[in-house]
Amino acid sequence: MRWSQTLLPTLKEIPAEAEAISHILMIRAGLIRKLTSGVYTYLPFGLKVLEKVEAIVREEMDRKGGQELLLPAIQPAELWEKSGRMKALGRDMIQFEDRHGKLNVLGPTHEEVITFLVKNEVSSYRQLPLILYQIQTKFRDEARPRFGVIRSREFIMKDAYSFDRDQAGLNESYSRMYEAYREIFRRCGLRAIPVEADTGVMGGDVSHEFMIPAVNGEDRIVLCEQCGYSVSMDKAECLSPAEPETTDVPEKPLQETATPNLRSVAEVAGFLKVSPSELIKTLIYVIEGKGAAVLVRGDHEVNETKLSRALGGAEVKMADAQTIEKLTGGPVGFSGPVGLKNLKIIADVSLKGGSDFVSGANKADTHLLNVNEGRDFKADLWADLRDITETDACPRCGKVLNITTAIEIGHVFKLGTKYSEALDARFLNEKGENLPVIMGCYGIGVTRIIAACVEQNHDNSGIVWPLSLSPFQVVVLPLGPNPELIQVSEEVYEGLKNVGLEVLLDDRDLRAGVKFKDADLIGIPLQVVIGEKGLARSEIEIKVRKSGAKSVLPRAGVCEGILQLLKEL
RNA sequence: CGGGGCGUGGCUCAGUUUGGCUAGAGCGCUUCGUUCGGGACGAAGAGGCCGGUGGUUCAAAUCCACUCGCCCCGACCA
Repeated sequence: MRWSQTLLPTLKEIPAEAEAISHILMIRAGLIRKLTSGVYTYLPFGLKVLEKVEAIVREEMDRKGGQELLLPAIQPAELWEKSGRMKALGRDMIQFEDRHGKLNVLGPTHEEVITFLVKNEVSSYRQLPLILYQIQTKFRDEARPRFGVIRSREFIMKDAYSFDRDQAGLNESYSRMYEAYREIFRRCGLRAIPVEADTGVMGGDVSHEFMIPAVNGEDRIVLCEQCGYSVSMDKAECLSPAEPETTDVPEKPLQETATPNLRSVAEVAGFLKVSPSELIKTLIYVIEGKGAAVLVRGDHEVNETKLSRALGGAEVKMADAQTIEKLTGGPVGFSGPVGLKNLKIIADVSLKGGSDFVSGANKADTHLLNVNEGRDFKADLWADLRDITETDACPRCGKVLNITTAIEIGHVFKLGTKYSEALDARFLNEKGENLPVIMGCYGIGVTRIIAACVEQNHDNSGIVWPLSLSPFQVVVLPLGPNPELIQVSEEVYEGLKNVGLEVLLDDRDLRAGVKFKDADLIGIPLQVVIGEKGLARSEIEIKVRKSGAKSVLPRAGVCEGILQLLKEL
């Protein structure tokens, strides 16, 4: 392809709208342009990369026995009513009424639609197992689109669904997809870490996320370098402290103390000269419409996913200031577990390890000293409710943990029968029993892979594509208007195309510096530099984008030399 | 949805505090010339009713009200 005839608008300056490095570079390198918040156009080069990713995904899915199909983006809302997810996902779905007044949604995901299909088309165990997948645009009206293509409202996803007769079959399908995912990400040049994950609104019991460590990640993952334990924050087990040896009745009496205008843990701990870990942080929640007090140590944070799970998946929401005052009798910042009426008390297990805590008194400007569970209040439920921290020990091997931010690029779930039961997708087994199909679902954020790849593969000059995703394998840079040089560049360009390479010729009438900067920015792995200096010696210079390493090839054997260099990349 | 910030040629920004002639710069773009190995130089151009609406005023990019859009932090998140 000739640069002069391509829509590849590179930018010198950092666009004001972008913050994340991948977002900045994708705009600067002419891959994407924003239409409106969270909605992007893919320019020709962006599309080329997208197609590379899709090709890899298709190959690996097909290799594992997946069959590609294409499901509709428009879906009747009633299907979502049946699965029970209309409420859970309602506000994230783009909804519209058609001319008949029927409510539809633009698909944010496709469990409902595929289950509907399978319900109608599959009725015998002989048709199972089945893995179906598609690559398609998804629509999610995100509360806050962010980081360009990393969190957008319209994006391309590969979603696969497995259908099995029994749990063993599901396990087999799941591990196949798991393996396919590892291979896909490896081929995309990504270091992806599989972590045990929460299943969220998808449902099911087992789930893994594939995470790319990145500064602009929105998720946090927990890694143990000793034993390899890797898990999402929402799923990381915090070890319970040892129960105190003695169960003596605490002796120090409960005591009120004035803490004027001191609300936060840091303020109170500082004022009373105690460590934050000696405080009980009391957060008032509304759980399924009822008030509850959630207790964690002052130096810990509540993890709402864990909280919800401890309550059997209940909807949990922090109470607002007014509600807190109504439920506890005290203002925000002075809540405590002592003397609460009609509030369920849910306590984090780490509180079992201490005694004589400080807590709010449910009264303005007042805290309590020497608070003890059992004597001063009674917890209705003990559970692991908090975020794990780097000071916690690995729950598997007891060694040091690492917490890092990451981008989620894939997620696999063992769904079980959640959707097949709700939508009545059943089959007859060999004994004539009528059973719900056992399902799994497997998603890859195809467009997100591109951003994650840039996030992981760039330097100060621009993008550094892995060969597998690069829009072109080679870029040819003629330096200057010398006719002989142009002639040679054309020959090299044609020669490289003839040996089957994807090559970009920078035939623009621009100075060398501009071409070098642009070539570095767009990140094609090999640069072929054709200048008068080298030509005088019948040599052509090659630069490897990633390492910056330069080498020369004899003019006569450039194509072979370049093929060789590409193999070594 | 809560908090903060920003909207001025295609891009990055100045000008707004303290209203005042014809609204600026750099980059990019067009034409001509000189140049040509890491974002060249000179000359001549094109391109903006300053996000929108309403108001205050002799006079509004600038002040006021409303509104739309975008970004960041948080909440939420498959």
